[in-house]
Amino acid sequence: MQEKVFKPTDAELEILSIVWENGPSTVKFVNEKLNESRLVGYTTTLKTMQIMYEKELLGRNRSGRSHTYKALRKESETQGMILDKILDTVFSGSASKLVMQALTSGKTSPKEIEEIKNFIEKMKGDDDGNI
Amino acid sequence: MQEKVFKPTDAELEILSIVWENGPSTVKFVNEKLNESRLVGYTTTLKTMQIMYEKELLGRNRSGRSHTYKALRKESETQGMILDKILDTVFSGSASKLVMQALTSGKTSPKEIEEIKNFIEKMKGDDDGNI
DNA sequence: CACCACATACGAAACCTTTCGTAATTAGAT
DNA sequence: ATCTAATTACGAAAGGTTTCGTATGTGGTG
Repeated sequence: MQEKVFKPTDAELEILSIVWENGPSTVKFVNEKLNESRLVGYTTTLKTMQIMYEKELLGRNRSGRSHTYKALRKESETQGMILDKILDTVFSGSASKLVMQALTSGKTSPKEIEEIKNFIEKMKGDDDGNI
Repeated sequence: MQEKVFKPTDAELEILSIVWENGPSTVKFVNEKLNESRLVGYTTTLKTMQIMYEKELLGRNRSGRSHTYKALRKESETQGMILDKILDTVFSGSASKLVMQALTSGKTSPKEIEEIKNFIEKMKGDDDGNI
């Protein structure tokens, strides 16, 4: 039962993605990455990352005259939290509905479907052992 | 390529859930339902539903002195849009990662896992026909 | 050490969401 | 017709997010 649900905003999520993918990064680097997909001013990115530091979404330390920021939570942990919230608020807690909706969107390749199937087979095996 | 991504806010999603589950509803009804889980003033609910009407999330028509509101989009359509966004922004487009994360959270019952497995089997069959 | 380039810090504007108080409207009862 | 209770409409405050301009600080170079 977490008291305060951890919930990055959209802008924060964009930055987290970059840091997760590229590892500890400077504001300059993150801002350049952001600008590959949309226009954002440098100080905008800086400010957002400073806020994320205050919120403890990012850690940082000086290196020379600048800061290097790193994600304080693992990508999978954050993904899990976000998905749990969606599960509750959008799918009334039904994971099967969520999964089926995800698979129905048509954005899943046959290869991915195969991966998922294998994953489920493995999972069922684990469960059987525990029942 | 949708120009303007449709994205209900949290409060709007709460209301949509109620209307999806119960069908066309008055403000009074929705507000009572909301108050089963948290305290919300009547005019707060009213205002939110009026905004949703302007945004074309809800349709409405007078019945007597009050309005009856109905959802203008199907639940599944909205769920799909929300999930697509999460897929892109949180899972870099990898549906398999998303699905596995959903299944790993531990909130999926064995019965649901069975349902999902059957669904995938069926899906694979459909695909094979198309390849 | 003075300068320049770069980086951070600060503050505020613009915008959105959520909330609710108050005013106006309406339908039905007396 | 008038009053009352229910309902809608309106406006604005409070809080959060995103944006960026300007000020301040810092480290290396001449």
